[in-house]
Amino acid sequence: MDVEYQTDHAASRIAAAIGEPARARMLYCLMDSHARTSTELAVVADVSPSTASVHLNRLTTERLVKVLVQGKHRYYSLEGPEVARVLEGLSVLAGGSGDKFVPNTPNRLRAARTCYDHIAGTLGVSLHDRLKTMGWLTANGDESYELTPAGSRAFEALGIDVEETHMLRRRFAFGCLDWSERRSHLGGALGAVLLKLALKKKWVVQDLDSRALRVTSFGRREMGSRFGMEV
Amino acid sequence: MDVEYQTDHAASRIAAAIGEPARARMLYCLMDSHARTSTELAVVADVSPSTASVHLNRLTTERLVKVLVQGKHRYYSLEGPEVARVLEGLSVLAGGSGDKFVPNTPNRLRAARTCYDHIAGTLGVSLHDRLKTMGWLTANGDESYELTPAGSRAFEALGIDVEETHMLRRRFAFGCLDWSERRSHLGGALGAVLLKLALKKKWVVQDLDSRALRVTSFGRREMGSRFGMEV
DNA sequence: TCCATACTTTGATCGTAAACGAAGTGTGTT
DNA sequence: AACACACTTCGTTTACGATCAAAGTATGGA
Repeated sequence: MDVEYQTDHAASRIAAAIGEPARARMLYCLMDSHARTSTELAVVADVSPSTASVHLNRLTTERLVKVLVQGKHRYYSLEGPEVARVLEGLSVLAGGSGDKFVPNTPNRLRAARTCYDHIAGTLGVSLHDRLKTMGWLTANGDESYELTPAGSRAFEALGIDVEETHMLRRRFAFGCLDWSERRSHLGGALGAVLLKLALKKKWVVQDLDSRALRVTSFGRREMGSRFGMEV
Repeated sequence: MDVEYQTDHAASRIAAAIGEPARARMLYCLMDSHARTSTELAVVADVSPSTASVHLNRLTTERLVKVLVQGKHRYYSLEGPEVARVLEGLSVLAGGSGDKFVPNTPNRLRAARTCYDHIAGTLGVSLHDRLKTMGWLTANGDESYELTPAGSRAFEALGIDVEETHMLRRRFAFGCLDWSERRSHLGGALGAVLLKLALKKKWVVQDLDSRALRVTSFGRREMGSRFGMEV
């Protein structure tokens, strides 16, 4: 009854669940936080619907994805941000130790992409850094972030309900490690609401069925002036 | 030649390497940063030497462990801190979503243990928090930490060569998420040197062949007065 | 009511990889 | 030299899990 063993075992089960190509394709596809049906994921994973069903069942019991039943559709999405973080971490390991060149990482994905439901890539990292140097965002213990009074005012001015964002049953804000940049971008509820805003204001547009984000020329100007940065 | 696919695939290979019980036992055993020989790991993983050899070969080619050949011994250890972070991340996921009770997590491991080469558990989290509230440690962008001038003086006074620690080819300090506490403890070169100090000064002693740390009564007094906390 | 759609379950097949013992390689010791 | 020890490579067995087609269940619409 060694408990260390239990931990190992449970973790290894999780890893094994991720470590099957078809399931991995599903999981990484869901990193854009878009919920997808079983059949859609079957196409993504390149397996038959029945096989996809088995895989999704396993991912659900391992608590890597959750399912929302709506009529005859089943919408699958990642269980939570922790799952996305582990997937990102694995990408970091897979990305080679830096010396191994991965030159053909598409600039589109490097530049701006979604990580789970927030903005990653160089854009995400720049935003993150600007928010901190402008004193809008501050780190407190345990790597969580808080908005400063100035930051709260600024976000409210952008049309974000900070109070409401705090209410969400989810970590408010934290630094999420970026696999391409190896730096942090803004994660958590605040990161999610910021991406939503950027999409609504058409600062960025989302490629269909891809994690890539495209910064519009309007967005370039707007974000440049609002956050004082070159995009 | 979809590149997104490459990432998925590589990450899934890594996960699969972790997702085999025997290999997971080896990896989690190496989390205490103690290098071990092939035969020792065979015992830990509960497989024959030949099987262990194959597993270790795979872990090496996947760059999860590295090997140091010394005479007729081969010393295996984790490839780096990033690997340890992924393993901790998987533990977080395996730890159940909080609502699922896991009452039999041993207090020994909760209280104080090593995470790779730094202090984790409640002790690690307390230390981390104290260092920050005392203003010795400060967070700058990308979730990295820096020592304040006061912090540098304090660490020097403890007999730590801060300059030298900075020189190490490794991230200086950062918040490492703790699976049992779900809060951060101090990771990186500074975390490693702090653990080394605590061991040298006999503030804590290390159980042989386990990640558990025991706080000595001397250590309780010393750390209490030096960092102003209850241990 | 009946059919179409969305998805799951069942059952059978197949391939991979995990396991071990035995034999092989290399390194220290006498 | 000869032997002991640490570890790997080889060859074989075995077991598990990934796969699909076909049949089954549930929901929505005609």
